[in-house]
Amino acid sequence: MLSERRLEVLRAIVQDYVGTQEPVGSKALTERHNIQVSPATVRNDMAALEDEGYIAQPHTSAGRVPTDKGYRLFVDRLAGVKPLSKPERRAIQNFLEDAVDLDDVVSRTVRLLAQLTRQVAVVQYPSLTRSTVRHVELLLLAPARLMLVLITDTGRVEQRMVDCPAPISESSLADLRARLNSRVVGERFSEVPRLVQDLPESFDAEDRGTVSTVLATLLETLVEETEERLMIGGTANLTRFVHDFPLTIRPVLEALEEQVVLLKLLGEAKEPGMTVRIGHENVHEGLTSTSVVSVGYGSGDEAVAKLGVVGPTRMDYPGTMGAVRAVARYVGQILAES
Amino acid sequence: MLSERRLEVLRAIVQDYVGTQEPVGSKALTERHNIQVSPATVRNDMAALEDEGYIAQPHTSAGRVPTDKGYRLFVDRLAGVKPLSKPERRAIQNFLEDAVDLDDVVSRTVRLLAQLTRQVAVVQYPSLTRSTVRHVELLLLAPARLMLVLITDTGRVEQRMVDCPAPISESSLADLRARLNSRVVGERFSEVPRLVQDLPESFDAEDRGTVSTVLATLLETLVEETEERLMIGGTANLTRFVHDFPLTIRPVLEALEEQVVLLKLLGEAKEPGMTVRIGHENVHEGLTSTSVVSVGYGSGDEAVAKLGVVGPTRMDYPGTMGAVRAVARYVGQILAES
DNA sequence: CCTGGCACTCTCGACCGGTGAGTGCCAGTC
DNA sequence: GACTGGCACTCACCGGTCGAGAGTGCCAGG
Repeated sequence: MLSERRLEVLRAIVQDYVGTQEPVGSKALTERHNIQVSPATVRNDMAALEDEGYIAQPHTSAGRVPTDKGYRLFVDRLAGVKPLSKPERRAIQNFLEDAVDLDDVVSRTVRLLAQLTRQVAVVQYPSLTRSTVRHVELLLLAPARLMLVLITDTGRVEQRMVDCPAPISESSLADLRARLNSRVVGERFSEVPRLVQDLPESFDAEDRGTVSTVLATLLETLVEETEERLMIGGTANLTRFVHDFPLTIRPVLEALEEQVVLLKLLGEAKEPGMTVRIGHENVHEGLTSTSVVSVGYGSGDEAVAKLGVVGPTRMDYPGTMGAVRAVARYVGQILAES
Repeated sequence: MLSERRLEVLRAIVQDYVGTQEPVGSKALTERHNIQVSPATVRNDMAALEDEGYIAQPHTSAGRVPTDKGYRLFVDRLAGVKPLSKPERRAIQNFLEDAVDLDDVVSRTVRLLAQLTRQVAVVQYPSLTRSTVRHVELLLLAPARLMLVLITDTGRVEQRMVDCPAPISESSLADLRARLNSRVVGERFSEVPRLVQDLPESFDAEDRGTVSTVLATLLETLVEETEERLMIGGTANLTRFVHDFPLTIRPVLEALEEQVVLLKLLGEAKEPGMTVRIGHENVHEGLTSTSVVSVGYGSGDEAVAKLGVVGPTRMDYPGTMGAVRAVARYVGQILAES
């Protein structure tokens, strides 16, 4: 077990390193932080911390740098979440309130998060799985061709073309529309398949095929769109750490373009509270030198999607976590209002 | 006026430089290309080309590098557009055909273009200005709150919340929906304001305010969404030119995140045919060391939007132009079918 | 007008020694 | 037993030097 002072030394190392981006030595530490022991003592502590794997030296006789394990300890036990200042919070709220639609909310959130944290921001569109149906619309485009529009309570809209096996009349369509909506509006997506199961039977034989086709497309849409979309921004911030560069930035950019990877990343985060994955805790190899801070957000109690930032392991964790949490809250509020 | 051989030398320089990314010298040129004169002669030609401003040396006694002006001449007079191979074309078509909706078409196009050119791809969503209305839907969410959904012939869907000044009945709403659609379906966006102008007058006094509000929101949507959205991809390709890098990549990433800049960039391109903007021809300062190849695409004869790629000035112009043109064509086809 | 030859320039990589930050260890002190 | 001061040691970094190589410009001759 590490003594109180050693933890203090680790905290100081993390803070200094995050600030300067340079390995930190024993002397500098005692000078910059009010540590009441001599450099020699700190050296002993550092040696101990190194034995335990919390810090490491890039090369013999250089300062120490925190390891992933060191950051982990820092985040878990040494650092709090730094709340944003009032003006910052007000700015967030104002900026988000001006959004005109869901796309705008998401895109503003991304920009905001990127700007606040000066890192790469990732925002997932509100999920459909936990959403409920607000309305299903059917439009006749041609005698045997129609468009299915699905509107969710989070304001998301999905559309699909449907080619019908047989022409359908406006009146039958109106009938279908009405019955469909009376059954599914307000229901969760996961409930829909069960609720519409027997619907084709109640139609005339001539329309039954079309009804089945429409329902099949609807169910398909529910499933397909469950695989979420997301928006990223602030990639220019990656260039701020020009140290180990091109080597690192390449795989990160590649990983960011693979939405699947990101979605998995966000998905892995445990539900309540914020998740911080540090360095090699991220399995994707492009992201092993980055940390991901993510959190769920939602219009009510439940999280409907997640957002977060991707940055170097040497990030300002308290600040980043504060920004992520604050943004998530305000986005939730905005969604709840609309 | 430059002699035939000097143009040939310029072409060779551009090709070699694009291939190797290194300044090309007189000796190497005569070896790699079947130029039937000696290096000394080529040197004289190079001196002439340099006087004219087509090439430059990074430092005294290094090889030559094409200038923006040199690339310009190359693109205008020396290079054709390299058509894609049959397998490539088939791959494009197959890949795009699997798209399920407009978002998917755009996102597939971006990925495709990025992969083919190994550069950053930019695809604009089909514009609404030239689009026609396919359907307007109105949904009553609460007594005095409704949702307006606008569906275009390009498959795009926009939604807006409308807060009504007074409650409106389902029947009045149905009436409005029917009249509205009968007037605007099939019409161009630009025509809509004129067509709905006198609509409020035909309603009862109690509903008139609501009708006006709905129409105002509709018109607003038409205007707002005229400012286009776009999707970019392949940013990881920026890291391929690690030479002069971190310096250059930063402003480029920043420019790419500013959609306004990109839209302006695409917008500047002259309508018919492909546009190539080289280096400083791009006014935005972040992009002065890049070239942009763009072209319009559309479902019919008219271009509804543009797409293109952003890469270093030292790009393979014929190949890039070929890929851009091919992709634009196939996307046009896909849009026409849906 | 083209060509071979020649002197010149300039970048690049290797090598080298001095400097300084930082370390580990040890003996001494509280 | 914990802390401290001192000391020898290790490297990364910086600046300068040097040789190699590639490329150029120019000139005289075919």
